[in-house]
Amino acid sequence: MATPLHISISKKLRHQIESGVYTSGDRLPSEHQLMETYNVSRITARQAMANLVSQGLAIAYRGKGVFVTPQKKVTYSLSSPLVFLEQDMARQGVAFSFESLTFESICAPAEVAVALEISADTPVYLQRKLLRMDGAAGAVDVSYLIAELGQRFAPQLERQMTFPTLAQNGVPIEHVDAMVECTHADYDLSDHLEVPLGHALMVYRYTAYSCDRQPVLHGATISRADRFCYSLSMRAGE
Amino acid sequence: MATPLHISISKKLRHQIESGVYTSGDRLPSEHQLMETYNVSRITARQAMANLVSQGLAIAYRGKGVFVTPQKKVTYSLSSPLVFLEQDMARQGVAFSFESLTFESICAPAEVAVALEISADTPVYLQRKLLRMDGAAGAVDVSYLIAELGQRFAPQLERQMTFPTLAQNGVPIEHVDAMVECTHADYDLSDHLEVPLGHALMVYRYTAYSCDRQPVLHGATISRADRFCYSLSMRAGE
DNA sequence: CGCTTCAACTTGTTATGACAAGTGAGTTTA
DNA sequence: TAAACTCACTTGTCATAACAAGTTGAAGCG
Repeated sequence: MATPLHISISKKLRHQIESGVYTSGDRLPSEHQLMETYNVSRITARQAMANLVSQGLAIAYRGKGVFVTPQKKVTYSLSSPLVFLEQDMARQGVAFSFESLTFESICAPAEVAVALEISADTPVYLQRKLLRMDGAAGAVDVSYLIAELGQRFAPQLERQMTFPTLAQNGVPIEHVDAMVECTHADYDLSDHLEVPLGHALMVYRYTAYSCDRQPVLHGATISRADRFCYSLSMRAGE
Repeated sequence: MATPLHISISKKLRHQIESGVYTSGDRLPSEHQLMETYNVSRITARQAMANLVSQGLAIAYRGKGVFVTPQKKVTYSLSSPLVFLEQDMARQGVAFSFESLTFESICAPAEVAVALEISADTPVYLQRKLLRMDGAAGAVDVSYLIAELGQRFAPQLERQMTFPTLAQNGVPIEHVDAMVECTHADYDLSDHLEVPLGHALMVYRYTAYSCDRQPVLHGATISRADRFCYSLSMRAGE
Protein backbone atom coordinates (compact mmCIF):
# COMPACT_ATOMS: atom_id res chain seq x y z
CA MET A 1 0.00 0.00 0.00
CA ALA A 2 1.30 3.42 -0.93
CA THR A 3 -0.21 5.40 1.93
CA PRO A 4 1.40 4.83 5.32
CA LEU A 5 -0.56 2.98 7.96
CA HIS A 6 -0.65 5.88 10.38
CA ILE A 7 -2.13 8.07 7.68
CA SER A 8 -4.89 5.65 6.80
CA ILE A 9 -5.73 5.17 10.47
CA SER A 10 -5.88 8.88 11.20
CA LYS A 11 -7.92 9.38 8.03
CA LYS A 12 -10.38 6.76 9.25
CA LEU A 13 -10.60 8.46 12.64
CA ARG A 14 -10.94 11.84 10.99
CA HIS A 15 -13.80 10.51 8.92
CA GLN A 16 -15.43 9.09 12.02
CA ILE A 17 -15.16 12.46 13.70
CA GLU A 18 -16.61 14.26 10.71
CA SER A 19 -19.43 11.77 10.29
CA GLY A 20 -20.44 12.09 13.93
CA VAL A 21 -19.24 8.77 15.35
CA TYR A 22 -17.16 10.87 17.72
CA THR A 23 -18.37 14.36 18.47
CA SER A 24 -17.07 17.40 20.27
CA GLY A 25 -15.34 16.42 23.50
CA ASP A 26 -15.69 12.66 22.97
CA ARG A 27 -12.86 10.42 23.93
CA LEU A 28 -11.13 8.68 21.05
CA PRO A 29 -9.87 5.08 21.25
CA SER A 30 -6.73 4.67 23.34
CA GLU A 31 -3.42 3.81 21.73
CA HIS A 32 -3.76 0.25 23.00
CA GLN A 33 -7.21 -0.08 21.45
CA LEU A 34 -5.90 1.17 18.12
CA MET A 35 -3.07 -1.36 18.30
CA GLU A 36 -5.59 -4.18 18.62
CA THR A 37 -8.14 -2.80 16.16
CA TYR A 38 -5.69 -2.20 13.34
CA ASN A 39 -3.04 -4.73 14.41
CA VAL A 40 -0.23 -2.20 14.45
CA SER A 41 2.55 -1.26 16.85
CA ARG A 42 2.17 1.45 19.39
CA ILE A 43 4.43 3.75 17.36
CA THR A 44 2.01 3.63 14.45
CA ALA A 45 -1.06 4.08 16.63
CA ARG A 46 0.67 6.95 18.35
CA GLN A 47 1.62 8.56 15.04
CA ALA A 48 -1.99 8.35 13.89
CA MET A 49 -3.10 10.18 17.02
CA ALA A 50 -0.30 12.71 16.60
CA ASN A 51 -1.65 13.49 13.13
CA LEU A 52 -5.07 14.32 14.53
CA VAL A 53 -3.56 16.44 17.29
CA SER A 54 -1.31 18.17 14.78
CA GLN A 55 -4.32 18.94 12.61
CA GLY A 56 -6.09 20.44 15.59
CA LEU A 57 -8.86 17.82 15.53
CA ALA A 58 -7.96 16.31 18.87
CA ILE A 59 -6.18 17.09 22.11
CA ALA A 60 -4.26 14.55 24.18
CA TYR A 61 -4.18 14.55 27.95
CA ARG A 62 -1.69 12.37 29.75
CA GLY A 63 -3.38 9.85 31.95
CA LYS A 64 -6.82 10.59 30.55
CA GLY A 65 -6.90 10.00 26.81
CA VAL A 66 -7.27 11.79 23.51
CA PHE A 67 -10.38 13.87 23.04
CA VAL A 68 -12.05 15.47 20.04
CA THR A 69 -11.38 19.20 20.01
CA PRO A 70 -14.44 21.35 20.63
CA GLN A 71 -14.80 22.55 17.07
CA LYS A 72 -17.07 25.50 17.65
CA LYS A 73 -15.27 28.68 16.72
CA VAL A 74 -16.07 32.08 18.13
CA THR A 75 -16.20 34.84 15.57
CA TYR A 76 -14.62 38.14 16.41
CA SER A 77 -15.59 41.05 14.23
CA LEU A 78 -12.73 43.24 13.08
CA SER A 79 -15.13 45.74 11.56
CA SER A 80 -15.91 47.54 14.79
CA PRO A 81 -12.46 48.38 16.00
CA LEU A 82 -12.63 47.61 19.67
CA VAL A 83 -9.91 45.87 21.55
CA PHE A 84 -10.40 42.19 21.34
CA LEU A 85 -11.36 41.25 24.84
CA GLU A 86 -14.02 43.91 25.11
CA GLN A 87 -16.27 42.33 22.54
CA ASP A 88 -19.63 41.07 23.57
CA MET A 89 -19.40 37.46 22.57
CA ALA A 90 -21.85 36.05 25.04
CA ARG A 91 -24.49 35.31 22.45
CA GLN A 92 -22.30 32.87 20.57
CA GLY A 93 -23.13 30.03 22.89
CA VAL A 94 -19.94 30.11 24.90
CA ALA A 95 -19.57 31.32 28.47
CA PHE A 96 -16.84 33.95 28.67
CA SER A 97 -15.02 35.32 31.65
CA PHE A 98 -12.12 37.71 31.96
CA GLU A 99 -9.29 37.54 34.39
CA SER A 100 -6.72 40.28 34.98
CA LEU A 101 -3.45 38.40 35.41
CA THR A 102 -1.03 41.23 36.04
CA PHE A 103 -1.06 45.02 36.07
CA GLU A 104 2.22 46.88 36.48
CA SER A 105 4.07 50.02 35.51
CA ILE A 106 7.29 49.38 33.62
CA CYS A 107 9.68 51.03 31.19
CA ALA A 108 8.59 50.45 27.61
CA PRO A 109 10.38 47.52 25.92
CA ALA A 110 12.06 48.36 22.62
CA GLU A 111 9.35 46.93 20.38
CA VAL A 112 6.59 48.65 22.31
CA ALA A 113 8.43 51.96 22.35
CA VAL A 114 8.64 51.90 18.56
CA ALA A 115 4.94 51.16 18.19
CA LEU A 116 3.93 53.87 20.67
CA GLU A 117 6.49 56.32 19.25
CA ILE A 118 8.06 56.98 22.63
CA SER A 119 11.58 56.59 24.01
CA ALA A 120 12.50 53.25 25.49
CA ASP A 121 12.53 54.41 29.09
CA THR A 122 9.09 56.01 29.11
CA PRO A 123 6.83 54.40 31.73
CA VAL A 124 3.91 52.35 30.41
CA TYR A 125 1.22 50.30 32.06
CA LEU A 126 1.42 46.62 31.20
CA GLN A 127 -1.67 44.52 31.63
CA ARG A 128 -2.07 40.82 30.98
CA LYS A 129 -5.56 39.46 30.64
CA LEU A 130 -6.84 35.94 30.32
CA LEU A 131 -10.02 35.09 28.46
CA ARG A 132 -11.73 31.93 29.57
CA MET A 133 -14.23 30.16 27.33
CA ASP A 134 -16.42 27.66 29.14
CA GLY A 135 -13.78 27.62 31.85
CA ALA A 136 -10.83 26.73 29.60
CA ALA A 137 -8.19 29.28 28.64
CA GLY A 138 -8.97 30.65 25.19
CA ALA A 139 -6.85 33.73 24.74
CA VAL A 140 -4.25 35.86 26.43
CA ASP A 141 -4.04 39.59 25.88
CA VAL A 142 -0.96 41.68 26.60
CA SER A 143 -1.39 45.42 26.23
CA TYR A 144 0.71 48.50 26.91
CA LEU A 145 -0.70 51.95 27.63
CA ILE A 146 1.37 55.14 27.89
CA ALA A 147 1.35 55.57 31.65
CA GLU A 148 1.10 59.36 31.58
CA LEU A 149 -2.30 59.15 29.91
CA GLY A 150 -3.77 56.84 32.52
CA GLN A 151 -2.22 58.05 35.76
CA ARG A 152 -5.36 59.80 36.97
CA PHE A 153 -7.49 56.66 36.75
CA ALA A 154 -4.99 53.85 37.23
CA PRO A 155 -7.16 51.90 39.72
CA GLN A 156 -9.95 51.82 37.17
CA LEU A 157 -7.50 50.69 34.47
CA GLU A 158 -6.31 47.85 36.62
CA ARG A 159 -9.82 46.46 36.63
CA GLN A 160 -10.41 47.03 32.97
CA MET A 161 -7.96 48.64 30.56
CA THR A 162 -10.44 49.00 27.72
CA PHE A 163 -11.44 51.52 25.07
CA PRO A 164 -14.57 52.68 26.92
CA THR A 165 -12.57 53.21 30.10
CA LEU A 166 -10.09 55.33 28.17
CA ALA A 167 -12.85 57.28 26.43
CA GLN A 168 -14.67 57.99 29.70
CA ASN A 169 -11.50 59.54 31.06
CA GLY A 170 -10.78 61.84 28.18
CA VAL A 171 -8.61 59.56 26.02
CA PRO A 172 -10.84 58.66 23.07
CA ILE A 173 -9.58 56.22 20.44
CA GLU A 174 -10.20 57.19 16.85
CA HIS A 175 -8.11 54.87 14.79
CA VAL A 176 -6.75 51.32 15.09
CA ASP A 177 -4.08 49.57 13.07
CA ALA A 178 -4.12 45.82 13.41
CA MET A 179 -2.58 42.69 12.03
CA VAL A 180 -3.64 39.08 12.15
CA GLU A 181 -1.15 36.30 11.83
CA CYS A 182 -0.68 32.70 12.80
CA THR A 183 2.04 31.23 14.99
CA HIS A 184 2.57 28.11 17.02
CA ALA A 185 2.66 27.44 20.72
CA ASP A 186 6.15 27.08 22.08
CA TYR A 187 7.03 25.23 25.22
CA ASP A 188 6.93 28.27 27.48
CA LEU A 189 3.63 29.62 26.26
CA SER A 190 1.88 26.30 26.56
CA ASP A 191 1.95 26.68 30.33
CA HIS A 192 -0.06 29.88 30.29
CA LEU A 193 -2.48 29.04 27.53
CA GLU A 194 -2.83 25.35 28.33
CA VAL A 195 -2.30 24.31 24.73
CA PRO A 196 -0.04 21.51 23.54
CA LEU A 197 3.31 22.25 21.94
CA GLY A 198 3.03 23.15 18.28
CA HIS A 199 -0.64 24.01 18.57
CA ALA A 200 -1.70 26.75 16.15
CA LEU A 201 -2.37 30.19 17.60
CA MET A 202 -3.82 33.34 16.11
CA VAL A 203 -2.08 36.56 17.01
CA TYR A 204 -4.01 39.83 16.78
CA ARG A 205 -1.66 42.80 17.12
CA TYR A 206 -3.09 46.26 17.46
CA THR A 207 -2.09 49.84 17.95
CA ALA A 208 -4.77 52.35 18.92
CA TYR A 209 -4.42 56.05 18.11
CA SER A 210 -6.10 59.06 19.68
CA CYS A 211 -7.76 61.86 17.70
CA ASP A 212 -4.45 63.66 17.17
CA ARG A 213 -2.97 60.53 15.56
CA GLN A 214 -0.81 59.83 18.57
CA PRO A 215 -0.41 56.13 19.46
CA VAL A 216 -1.91 55.42 22.85
CA LEU A 217 -2.33 51.71 23.30
CA HIS A 218 -0.40 48.81 21.84
CA GLY A 219 -0.80 45.14 22.41
CA ALA A 220 -1.50 41.66 21.16
CA THR A 221 -4.10 39.03 21.72
CA ILE A 222 -2.90 35.45 21.39
CA SER A 223 -5.79 33.09 20.92
CA ARG A 224 -6.27 29.41 20.24
CA ALA A 225 -6.68 29.01 16.51
CA ASP A 226 -9.16 26.20 16.99
CA ARG A 227 -11.52 28.45 18.95
CA PHE A 228 -11.32 31.77 17.13
CA CYS A 229 -11.90 33.27 13.72
CA TYR A 230 -12.00 36.87 12.58
CA SER A 231 -14.67 38.42 10.41
CA LEU A 232 -14.84 41.75 8.66
CA SER A 233 -17.14 43.64 6.37
CA MET A 234 -15.75 46.29 4.04
CA ARG A 235 -17.15 48.77 1.59
CA ALA A 236 -15.30 49.04 -1.69
CA GLY A 237 -13.92 52.43 -2.64
CA GLU A 238 -10.13 52.31 -2.38
CA MET B 1 15.85 16.74 34.41
CA ALA B 2 12.21 17.70 34.21
CA THR B 3 12.12 18.82 30.60
CA PRO B 4 12.26 16.02 28.02
CA LEU B 5 15.39 15.63 25.95
CA HIS B 6 13.67 16.29 22.65
CA ILE B 7 12.32 19.55 24.01
CA SER B 8 15.70 20.80 25.20
CA ILE B 9 17.28 19.83 21.87
CA SER B 10 14.62 21.58 19.80
CA LYS B 11 14.86 24.57 22.13
CA LYS B 12 18.60 24.71 21.51
CA LEU B 13 18.06 24.49 17.76
CA ARG B 14 15.35 27.10 17.96
CA HIS B 15 17.69 29.40 19.79
CA GLN B 16 20.38 28.79 17.17
CA ILE B 17 17.90 29.69 14.45
CA GLU B 18 16.81 32.84 16.23
CA SER B 19 20.35 33.92 17.00
CA GLY B 20 21.39 33.52 13.39
CA VAL B 21 23.53 30.36 13.53
CA TYR B 22 21.12 28.94 11.00
CA THR B 23 19.26 31.37 8.79
CA SER B 24 16.47 31.26 6.27
CA GLY B 25 16.81 28.22 4.03
CA ASP B 26 19.82 26.76 5.83
CA ARG B 27 20.07 23.05 6.34
CA LEU B 28 19.82 21.90 9.94
CA PRO B 29 21.91 19.01 11.32
CA SER B 30 20.75 15.59 10.19
CA GLU B 31 19.12 13.19 12.60
CA HIS B 32 22.33 11.16 12.72
CA GLN B 33 24.36 14.25 13.57
CA LEU B 34 21.94 15.12 16.38
CA MET B 35 22.26 11.57 17.71
CA GLU B 36 26.02 11.96 17.99
CA THR B 37 26.01 15.55 19.20
CA TYR B 38 23.53 15.01 22.02
CA ASN B 39 24.10 11.28 22.50
CA VAL B 40 20.45 10.35 22.06
CA SER B 41 18.53 7.78 20.07
CA ARG B 42 17.13 8.51 16.65
CA ILE B 43 13.58 8.67 18.06
CA THR B 44 14.58 11.55 20.32
CA ALA B 45 16.49 13.38 17.59
CA ARG B 46 13.56 12.85 15.27
CA GLN B 47 11.11 14.16 17.86
CA ALA B 48 13.21 17.29 18.31
CA MET B 49 13.07 17.92 14.57
CA ALA B 50 9.33 17.18 14.54
CA ASN B 51 8.87 19.91 17.16
CA LEU B 52 10.55 22.47 14.93
CA VAL B 53 8.52 21.36 11.93
CA SER B 54 5.35 21.43 13.99
CA GLN B 55 6.15 24.97 15.10
CA GLY B 56 6.62 26.01 11.51
CA LEU B 57 10.30 26.83 12.00
CA ALA B 58 11.58 24.11 9.69
CA ILE B 59 10.52 21.92 6.79
CA ALA B 60 11.74 18.37 6.24
CA TYR B 61 12.43 16.91 2.82
CA ARG B 62 12.98 13.18 2.47
CA GLY B 63 16.36 12.42 1.05
CA LYS B 64 17.59 15.98 1.43
CA GLY B 65 17.38 17.14 5.01
CA VAL B 66 15.57 19.57 7.28
CA PHE B 67 15.73 23.23 6.34
CA VAL B 68 14.91 26.44 8.15
CA THR B 69 11.61 27.82 6.94
CA PRO B 70 11.89 31.08 5.05
CA GLN B 71 10.43 33.23 7.80
CA LYS B 72 9.62 36.33 5.85
CA LYS B 73 5.88 36.94 5.88
CA VAL B 74 4.00 38.79 3.19
CA THR B 75 1.43 41.23 4.49
CA TYR B 76 -1.91 41.38 2.79
CA SER B 77 -4.02 44.41 3.54
CA LEU B 78 -7.65 43.72 4.34
CA SER B 79 -8.45 47.43 4.35
CA SER B 80 -8.78 47.76 0.61
CA PRO B 81 -11.26 45.05 -0.13
CA LEU B 82 -9.89 43.44 -3.24
CA VAL B 83 -9.81 39.73 -3.80
CA PHE B 84 -6.68 38.34 -2.34
CA LEU B 85 -4.71 37.34 -5.39
CA GLU B 86 -5.15 40.68 -7.10
CA GLN B 87 -3.06 42.58 -4.60
CA ASP B 88 0.13 44.15 -5.70
CA MET B 89 2.62 42.50 -3.42
CA ALA B 90 5.63 42.75 -5.63
CA ARG B 91 7.34 45.38 -3.52
CA GLN B 92 7.57 43.12 -0.48
CA GLY B 93 10.72 41.46 -1.73
CA VAL B 94 9.13 38.28 -2.99
CA ALA B 95 8.64 37.29 -6.62
CA PHE B 96 4.99 36.46 -7.26
CA SER B 97 3.41 34.62 -10.12
CA PHE B 98 -0.15 33.49 -10.73
CA GLU B 99 -1.27 30.32 -12.35
CA SER B 100 -4.83 29.51 -13.39
CA LEU B 101 -5.22 25.85 -12.48
CA THR B 102 -8.77 25.18 -13.62
CA PHE B 103 -11.71 27.12 -15.03
CA GLU B 104 -15.03 25.38 -15.47
CA SER B 105 -18.75 25.88 -15.39
CA ILE B 106 -20.55 23.73 -12.83
CA CYS B 107 -23.72 23.62 -10.77
CA ALA B 108 -23.30 25.48 -7.51
CA PRO B 109 -22.41 23.23 -4.55
CA ALA B 110 -24.68 23.55 -1.53
CA GLU B 111 -22.40 25.75 0.52
CA VAL B 112 -21.70 28.08 -2.39
CA ALA B 113 -25.38 28.31 -3.30
CA VAL B 114 -26.17 29.51 0.22
CA ALA B 115 -23.44 32.14 0.12
CA LEU B 116 -24.48 33.39 -3.31
CA GLU B 117 -28.19 33.19 -2.45
CA ILE B 118 -29.01 31.05 -5.46
CA SER B 119 -30.55 27.61 -5.91
CA ALA B 120 -28.20 24.64 -5.84
CA ASP B 121 -28.48 23.91 -9.55
CA THR B 122 -27.64 27.39 -10.81
CA PRO B 123 -24.54 27.37 -13.03
CA VAL B 124 -21.44 29.05 -11.64
CA TYR B 125 -17.92 29.53 -12.89
CA LEU B 126 -15.35 27.79 -10.73
CA GLN B 127 -11.79 28.95 -10.93
CA ARG B 128 -8.78 27.61 -9.06
CA LYS B 129 -5.68 29.76 -8.92
CA LEU B 130 -2.23 29.08 -7.58
CA LEU B 131 -0.02 31.80 -6.19
CA ARG B 132 3.66 31.12 -6.38
CA MET B 133 6.10 32.98 -4.14
CA ASP B 134 9.70 32.74 -5.28
CA GLY B 135 8.70 29.66 -7.25
CA ALA B 136 7.17 27.74 -4.34
CA ALA B 137 3.43 27.34 -3.87
CA GLY B 138 2.18 29.93 -1.39
CA ALA B 139 -1.57 30.01 -1.71
CA VAL B 140 -4.48 28.45 -3.53
CA ASP B 141 -7.60 30.41 -4.36
CA VAL B 142 -10.94 28.81 -5.17
CA SER B 143 -13.66 31.20 -6.28
CA TYR B 144 -17.19 30.89 -7.62
CA LEU B 145 -18.91 33.48 -9.82
CA ILE B 146 -22.58 33.40 -10.84
CA ALA B 147 -22.18 32.26 -14.44
CA GLU B 148 -24.99 34.42 -15.79
CA LEU B 149 -23.10 37.55 -14.83
CA GLY B 150 -19.94 36.58 -16.64
CA GLN B 151 -21.20 34.82 -19.76
CA ARG B 152 -20.42 37.69 -22.09
CA PHE B 153 -16.74 37.81 -21.12
CA ALA B 154 -15.99 34.26 -20.07
CA PRO B 155 -12.69 34.04 -22.03
CA GLN B 156 -11.42 37.10 -20.18
CA LEU B 157 -12.55 35.61 -16.86
CA GLU B 158 -10.66 32.45 -17.56
CA ARG B 159 -7.45 34.46 -17.69
CA GLN B 160 -8.24 36.55 -14.65
CA MET B 161 -11.41 36.35 -12.62
CA THR B 162 -10.73 39.51 -10.64
CA PHE B 163 -12.59 42.55 -9.34
CA PRO B 164 -11.27 44.91 -12.04
CA THR B 165 -12.28 42.45 -14.75
CA LEU B 166 -15.76 42.31 -13.30
CA ALA B 167 -15.98 46.08 -12.95
CA GLN B 168 -14.82 46.67 -16.52
CA ASN B 169 -17.65 44.50 -17.74
CA GLY B 170 -20.43 46.17 -15.83
CA VAL B 171 -20.36 44.09 -12.63
CA PRO B 172 -18.90 46.45 -10.04
CA ILE B 173 -18.26 45.18 -6.51
CA GLU B 174 -19.33 47.49 -3.73
CA HIS B 175 -19.15 45.42 -0.60
CA VAL B 176 -17.14 42.46 0.67
CA ASP B 177 -17.75 40.22 3.66
CA ALA B 178 -14.75 38.22 4.71
CA MET B 179 -13.51 35.93 7.40
CA VAL B 180 -10.04 34.87 8.42
CA GLU B 181 -9.43 31.63 10.19
CA CYS B 182 -6.75 29.06 10.72
CA THR B 183 -6.80 25.40 9.78
CA HIS B 184 -4.30 22.66 9.19
CA ALA B 185 -3.13 20.89 6.09
CA ASP B 186 -4.67 17.49 5.64
CA TYR B 187 -3.17 14.70 3.63
CA ASP B 188 -5.07 15.51 0.44
CA LEU B 189 -4.37 19.21 0.42
CA SER B 190 -0.68 18.76 1.03
CA ASP B 191 -0.32 17.51 -2.52
CA HIS B 192 -1.61 20.72 -4.03
CA LEU B 193 -0.01 23.18 -1.68
CA GLU B 194 3.22 21.31 -1.14
CA VAL B 195 3.05 21.69 2.61
CA PRO B 196 3.66 18.94 5.16
CA LEU B 197 0.78 17.30 6.96
CA GLY B 198 -0.45 19.32 9.90
CA HIS B 199 1.12 22.52 8.64
CA ALA B 200 -0.85 25.61 9.64
CA LEU B 201 -2.85 27.35 6.93
CA MET B 202 -4.71 30.63 6.87
CA VAL B 203 -8.10 30.59 5.20
CA TYR B 204 -9.52 33.85 3.86
CA ARG B 205 -13.18 33.41 2.90
CA TYR B 206 -14.94 36.17 1.07
CA THR B 207 -18.25 37.05 -0.50
CA ALA B 208 -18.41 40.04 -2.81
CA TYR B 209 -21.64 41.95 -3.36
CA SER B 210 -22.70 44.21 -6.21
CA CYS B 211 -24.27 47.66 -5.74
CA ASP B 212 -27.75 46.18 -5.29
CA ARG B 213 -26.49 44.03 -2.39
CA GLN B 214 -26.66 40.87 -4.47
CA PRO B 215 -23.87 38.37 -3.85
CA VAL B 216 -21.78 37.93 -6.97
CA LEU B 217 -18.55 36.20 -6.10
CA HIS B 218 -17.73 33.76 -3.34
CA GLY B 219 -14.52 32.00 -2.61
CA ALA B 220 -11.63 31.21 -0.32
CA THR B 221 -7.90 31.69 -0.37
CA ILE B 222 -5.92 29.06 1.46
CA SER B 223 -2.44 30.25 2.21
CA ARG B 224 0.58 29.00 4.08
CA ALA B 225 0.44 30.50 7.55
CA ASP B 226 4.21 30.81 7.67
CA ARG B 227 4.24 33.08 4.62
CA PHE B 228 1.20 35.31 5.10
CA CYS B 229 -0.26 37.76 7.54
CA TYR B 230 -3.21 40.10 7.25
CA SER B 231 -3.24 43.75 8.15
CA LEU B 232 -6.07 46.22 8.51
CA SER B 233 -6.60 49.81 9.47
CA MET B 234 -9.93 50.94 10.90
CA ARG B 235 -11.48 54.20 11.95
CA ALA B 236 -13.42 54.10 15.19
CA GLY B 237 -17.05 55.19 15.20
CA GLU B 238 -19.23 52.11 15.37
C1' DC C 1 -18.45 7.61 56.57
C1' DG C 2 -14.25 9.70 55.03
C1' DC C 3 -9.63 9.26 54.05
C1' DT C 4 -5.61 6.79 52.21
C1' DT C 5 -3.57 3.48 49.38
C1' DC C 6 -3.13 0.95 45.46
C1' DA C 7 -3.85 -1.04 41.04
C1' DA C 8 -5.15 -0.42 36.41
C1' DC C 9 -5.48 2.53 33.03
C1' DT C 10 -3.90 6.41 30.19
C1' DT C 11 -0.26 9.23 27.40
C1' DG C 12 4.88 10.74 27.46
C1' DT C 13 9.70 9.65 26.86
C1' DT C 14 13.44 6.99 25.13
C1' DA C 15 16.34 3.10 23.27
C1' DT C 16 17.47 -0.35 19.47
C1' DG C 17 16.75 -2.20 15.21
C1' DA C 18 15.31 -2.69 10.45
C1' DC C 19 13.77 -1.61 5.92
C1' DA C 20 11.71 1.80 2.42
C1' DA C 21 12.32 5.62 -0.45
C1' DG C 22 14.03 10.07 -2.23
C1' DT C 23 18.44 12.79 -3.41
C1' DG C 24 22.76 13.69 -5.32
C1' DA C 25 27.31 12.99 -6.56
C1' DG C 26 30.59 10.18 -8.45
C1' DT C 27 31.59 6.25 -11.41
C1' DT C 28 30.83 3.28 -14.99
C1' DT C 29 29.14 2.18 -19.44
C1' DA C 30 27.52 2.72 -24.24
C1' DT D 1 30.52 12.92 -24.41
C1' DA D 2 26.21 11.64 -22.49
C1' DA D 3 23.36 8.50 -20.42
C1' DA D 4 22.89 4.94 -16.87
C1' DC D 5 24.19 2.99 -12.77
C1' DT D 6 25.84 2.59 -8.07
C1' DC D 7 26.49 4.10 -3.49
C1' DA D 8 26.34 7.01 0.41
C1' DC D 9 23.32 9.91 2.79
C1' DT D 10 19.00 11.64 3.90
C1' DT D 11 14.14 11.35 6.03
C1' DG D 12 9.91 8.15 6.42
C1' DT D 13 7.76 4.09 8.25
C1' DC D 14 7.19 0.46 11.56
C1' DA D 15 8.16 -3.18 15.25
C1' DT D 16 9.44 -4.38 20.21
C1' DA D 17 10.60 -2.98 24.67
C1' DA D 18 10.81 -0.51 29.00
C1' DC D 19 10.01 2.98 32.32
C1' DA D 20 7.93 7.64 33.79
C1' DA D 21 4.04 10.15 35.07
C1' DG D 22 -0.81 11.74 35.36
C1' DT D 23 -5.82 10.03 36.23
C1' DT D 24 -9.36 7.47 38.15
C1' DG D 25 -11.92 4.39 40.63
C1' DA D 26 -12.04 0.59 43.74
C1' DA D 27 -10.46 -1.54 47.82
C1' DG D 28 -9.00 -1.19 52.44
C1' DC D 29 -8.27 1.23 56.77
C1' DG D 30 -9.19 4.36 60.64
